[in-house]
Amino acid sequence: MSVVTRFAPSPTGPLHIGGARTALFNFLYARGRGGKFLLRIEDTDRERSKLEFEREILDSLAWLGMDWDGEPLKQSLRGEAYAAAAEKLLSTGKAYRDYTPPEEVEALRQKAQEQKLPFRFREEMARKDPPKAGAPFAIRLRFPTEGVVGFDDLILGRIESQAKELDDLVIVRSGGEPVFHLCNVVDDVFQGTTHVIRGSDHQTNTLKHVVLYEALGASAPKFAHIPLIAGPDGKKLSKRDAARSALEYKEQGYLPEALVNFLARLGWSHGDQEIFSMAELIKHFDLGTVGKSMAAFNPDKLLWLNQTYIKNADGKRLAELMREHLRHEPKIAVPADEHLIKVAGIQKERARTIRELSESSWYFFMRPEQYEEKGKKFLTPEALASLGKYAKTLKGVSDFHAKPIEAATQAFLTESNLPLKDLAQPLRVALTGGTVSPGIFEVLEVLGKDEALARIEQAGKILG
RNA sequence: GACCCCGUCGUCUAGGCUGGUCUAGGACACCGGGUUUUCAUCCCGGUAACACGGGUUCAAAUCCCGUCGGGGUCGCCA
Repeated sequence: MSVVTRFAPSPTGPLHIGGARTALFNFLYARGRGGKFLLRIEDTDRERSKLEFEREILDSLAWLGMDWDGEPLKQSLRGEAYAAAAEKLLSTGKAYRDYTPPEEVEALRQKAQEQKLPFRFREEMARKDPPKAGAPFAIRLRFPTEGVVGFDDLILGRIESQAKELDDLVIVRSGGEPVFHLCNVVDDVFQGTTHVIRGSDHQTNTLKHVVLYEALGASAPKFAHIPLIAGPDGKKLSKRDAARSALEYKEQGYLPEALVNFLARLGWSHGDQEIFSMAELIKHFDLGTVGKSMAAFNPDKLLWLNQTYIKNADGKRLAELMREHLRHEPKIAVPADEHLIKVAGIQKERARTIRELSESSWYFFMRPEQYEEKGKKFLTPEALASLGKYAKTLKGVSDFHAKPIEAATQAFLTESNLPLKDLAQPLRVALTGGTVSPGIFEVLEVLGKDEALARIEQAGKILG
């Protein structure tokens, strides 16, 4: 039997970090086994479901490199299937009509809680006859009262509970609307899902779902509950710990493969390997090697991974990403591709995000108008004098590339009996306005002869 | 509170099923050193963990029980 997994978000918000990981595990598991990875939009909550969220979720998955098979199944269009399933359950006696008003159930529950007694709604408590013709009723699935219900979780192992711990599940509300549990199970049967991989917050739901599968006469898929993600402090993950939306990471300058790599390693590992391409993840990922305990979200590691990917990324791609970022900086006239690619090439090993890469490269796009305080210290009268002489050397370099510039500089240094340090740092300040930059010869090459000379001259005028 | 799940460095984890090879390995972060024109990269080194208590055994991170801690769920939400 070939593997079918699915990711079933409800479009009531953007794709958050936990959802992205759940999607990823489903994706990797299916792709690694030549199976199908399906999507299902659980939009039965008409109030909270928004089309824009649905689109954002799909965009996020696409950005992260998870392609899905076929068209997403939308639950809002599947009303008939749910009604038919409920009808079947009723006619086979697996479910019953309950005329108990919701408020009444709630009151009973309240009372039980006050008395610290467990509350389970079972058939004998239900009002099974209509108080009047046409009265609203909910449909409840009859649960076993003794024995155990359970399933073999692919990650957690055997999970079971006493049947008496569960109550008769409402599968259709008194308004006639099916609830999540029914839709979820009916659709997994319909889509042929073989493996349900979801967060462990669904663990108790799954106990209910196995009863529902059986009642429907369907065989249950295999289940795998992945541990939830904790915040950096080990406590519950809150909005301030991680971005609410996967796309927010894109805006912050993260590369999708870094986020994917990070998410995969959160709760899963393959020996000592840290860096995985999507292809490697697909090849090695398995549910048996997913950990059972919660994993804390560690922003530092994400940053490190992102830096690693940026460092190894191709300059052309980085240039494109920088261009996108720089679009939000109206003051900066973004240079031509060729120039931007060079900048990316020499800057990429000192940036952890595309944002950092863009921001720390500003002096390649505009001439510094002032100098950092700690940079000014280097521009002593002697240093400025040396720079003035050095400018003549630079002017004479016909092939203005790092290597020839370096050679000419060495000659100049020998002649003037100066250590490189005494020239490089003042030069860096004059060129970039600060004390931090890539190698000075690369900077000279990228700026170009004319601009470099102009900046040296400007420094002499301002500080001389 | 009840039910279910989990518990190795600060963090992500290897090892646990098939006890000895674990004086517990790797990675991030942190600290120190080296390379270097600055920063970064890179290289080398260091600090740091089997939650606790019992048991089983010649031997336990590994198996069992308990305690404590963390999480999830207890909706006519999804």
